[in-house]
Amino acid sequence: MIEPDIFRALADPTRRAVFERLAAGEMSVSELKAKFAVSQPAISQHLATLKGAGLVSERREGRFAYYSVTPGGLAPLAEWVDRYRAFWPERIEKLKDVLKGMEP
Amino acid sequence: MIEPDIFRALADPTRRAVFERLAAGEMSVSELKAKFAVSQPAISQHLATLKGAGLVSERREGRFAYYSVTPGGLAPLAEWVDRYRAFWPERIEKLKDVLKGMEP
DNA sequence: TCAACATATAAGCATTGGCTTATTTGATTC
DNA sequence: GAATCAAATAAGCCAATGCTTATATGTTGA
Repeated sequence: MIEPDIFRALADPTRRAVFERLAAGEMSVSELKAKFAVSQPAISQHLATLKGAGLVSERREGRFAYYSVTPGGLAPLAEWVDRYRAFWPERIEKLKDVLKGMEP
Repeated sequence: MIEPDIFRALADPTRRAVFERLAAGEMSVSELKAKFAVSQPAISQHLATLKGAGLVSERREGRFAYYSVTPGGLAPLAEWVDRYRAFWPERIEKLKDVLKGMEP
């Protein structure tokens, strides 16, 4: 079961911020490190955790490691949330509108 | 900002299970305690955390305290997730179907 | 081949967090 | 009004966690 790992992985603010950064586009460890006030090992450790939760993927190129958001990695979390959407019906309407806006 | 609290609150498996139980309906602390293998204080502590994150509400009646899922409490989390839905377009289709099924 | 570089891993430390037992607070009942 | 009960709070313990510095691994280019 991977779901618990997802919650845990996103619970830490720094790690969640790393994920959010990667959502803007693929990035190497050092580029990523430049954006945060923690050491390179700390970044690598966060990336390992996110990767273990299936949230990011690694693409290795020589001595560089490029990380990016794994497509669908958040799906288990989204499904969990959906299970409890019943508890805010008014939101569903809003979401429906958003989706409607996506159609051609 | 309440969002970080939500992630943290749901990260612990026991606490998340408490929330899921409450989703099935309002429950007193002792009823809740009966469902888990932890002490009454542990339950109270989890409830306090969930409440602090805006996920559950308390209704006091005499010496009993009834807890239930706060409507809309998960909305910030849902919104966060929605922000990254772009990363699995195929899921959106599935979700649209679910919502479609909800219409009369 | 060796020096510089990018990243990962190891080890240690301080803090947080979830649990327990003990106690307190407050409401009910005899 | 004393005993009982539901729940909250206090205090302390231990494991987990996020960070650091130091070191290892592997790649590139002079």
